[in-house]
Amino acid sequence: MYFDRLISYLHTMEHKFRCECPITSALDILGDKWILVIIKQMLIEDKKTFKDFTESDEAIATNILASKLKCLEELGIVSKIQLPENRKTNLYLLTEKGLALTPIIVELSIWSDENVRELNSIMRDSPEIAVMKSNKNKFIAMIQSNYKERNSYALKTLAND
Amino acid sequence: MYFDRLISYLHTMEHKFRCECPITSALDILGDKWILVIIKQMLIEDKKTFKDFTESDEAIATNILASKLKCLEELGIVSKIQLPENRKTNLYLLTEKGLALTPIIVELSIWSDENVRELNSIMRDSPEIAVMKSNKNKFIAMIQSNYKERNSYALKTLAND
DNA sequence: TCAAATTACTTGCAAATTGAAAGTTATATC
DNA sequence: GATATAACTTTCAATTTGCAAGTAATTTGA
Repeated sequence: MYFDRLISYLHTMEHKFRCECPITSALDILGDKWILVIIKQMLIEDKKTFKDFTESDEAIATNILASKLKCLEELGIVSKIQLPENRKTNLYLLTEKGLALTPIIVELSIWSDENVRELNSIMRDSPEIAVMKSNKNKFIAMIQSNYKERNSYALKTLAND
Repeated sequence: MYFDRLISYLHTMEHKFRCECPITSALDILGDKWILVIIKQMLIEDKKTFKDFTESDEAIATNILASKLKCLEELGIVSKIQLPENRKTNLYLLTEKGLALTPIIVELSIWSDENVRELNSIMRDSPEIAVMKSNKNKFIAMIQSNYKERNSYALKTLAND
């Protein structure tokens, strides 16, 4: 039947969920090696262009990066935009849905500092972990407002569509 | 050289970390389709035997389950024990390191409730999400103490080794 | 007490995913 | 106009995932 093809074309790609569980459904999206690393790079390492991501410590392959960014865009976690003054460079920015992942990133940091450090001899020290623990909510709000501030120009462009 | 073999035998299996970043290192352990699902099943669905896990909604394959449980044990996130009264059944219990993942599970629930529900039409309602949001710390403590209470007998056995 | 059932796996193989390297296209810079 | 840069795509090999079937060690029930 043509219907199936048509529908799958309109949706571009439907996400597959394993079951009714909210936690498992979150992991159907976030549960892989790269998705949250990319979110972290945007949120706290100020990466926003395709090139930025390829130059990171984690050294993601370009084909994987392209497929993950496409997936994040389709899910509404990231928006892809172009500034009028540069038609070569694309910007990938976190949406509100993406920014709402900050608490998860913060909890991963804390757990890692306390439980993974002993397993990874090269892990770097993060002095901000103490601040993070002393007032989580404030720290989360700070990360999010910093993100919005440093991308305010591009985010404005995004709003005018 | 024999040395390489000997060393890898003593460690059973070293975990590979991509870089110095604490968040990426956490994801080197937790960033896959199954690990956090298994933790969730132990923490809030009271699963503890190999059979319990195979009967869950997520329907994990037995070979994958065996390999993930082995990995979790090697990382010190889960302990495998046997009660003296049943030599057939093994119990898999969360260690303190595993219980410390509770905040991550809670944040995944909240993000999912607010951002994934719209994408997964079959996702179940979780009335406890409201309670969770109103007092996260209390909710986390409750999940952890419930876990310890209902497994207190087996955890005692574990302590006597 | 011994055959059937149960638990905890392991094995073999096919399918899907990941990743390294090289190639392509469109823009920007010199 | 030539070179460089950004953002991909393609190809193919390697790794991982997953289904299905098989095995070994208890435990249960007649």
